[in-house]
Amino acid sequence: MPRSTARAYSSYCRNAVALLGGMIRAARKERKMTVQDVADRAGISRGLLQRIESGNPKCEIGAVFELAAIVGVRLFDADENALARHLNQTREKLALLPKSIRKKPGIVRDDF
Amino acid sequence: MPRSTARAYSSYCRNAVALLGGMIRAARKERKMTVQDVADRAGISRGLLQRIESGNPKCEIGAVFELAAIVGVRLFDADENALARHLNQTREKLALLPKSIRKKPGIVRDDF
DNA sequence: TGAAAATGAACCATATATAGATCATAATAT
DNA sequence: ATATTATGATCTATATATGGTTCATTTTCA
Repeated sequence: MPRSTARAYSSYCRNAVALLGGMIRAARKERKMTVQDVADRAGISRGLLQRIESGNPKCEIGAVFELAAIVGVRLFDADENALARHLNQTREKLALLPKSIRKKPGIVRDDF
Repeated sequence: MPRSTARAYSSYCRNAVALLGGMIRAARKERKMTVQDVADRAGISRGLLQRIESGNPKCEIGAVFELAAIVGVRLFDADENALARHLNQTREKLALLPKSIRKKPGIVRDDF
């Protein structure tokens, strides 16, 4: 079945993607690394790297984060260890939260 | 031509993706939102949302960041305005950096 | 306790992101 | 200035992520 339509992105989302891409590009240049070099290291194509750096939202988050790691851009302002710790905290937090959310039956809100 | 192989991800990358997914799931539950509700709002399928929340790196970064925005997870610890400001700073920084990076001819480093 | 609902997995078809190539242009360094 | 190289676009074929479904399980609430 044909998929509905192209995705829409909020400005917050677009800005965040563009910011991350820009930070990657800046970090790569500061480290004097070539587009091709970095792409090779990340195991992705030069074209994909360019789309990512230019802020294209239609890219694998895995590829983007991998690039960030390679050029030294810290996600969540956290290094490897802090990241792992934070991840565990989030897991603990999740263990306490309800397994499933039950909608209030009152709110029918059958948006027509 | 057949593409080389499946992508490999560093642990830093996998942790970061998992952390973001977990934060989204936690935030969604804290706001008592259903998987289906959030997926609808983001304009994505329930399945994709689940993959994102469970830390699958093979998802559009645009979809992930959109979800983060919807459930209120702050990327870069920044709200809309701070994000835009930071984005401009990065653009200015990039304007100063060299347009292209020239590799040192000395370093052949033909990793064999 | 039972019934309804949410979740999570698995599946398939298809829209689409990606790799790989080529080309034109711009930028660097000699 | 000139030669070399990096960059950025564009194009095509293909691998693959996604939407939509179904099913089993778990969870919540009356």
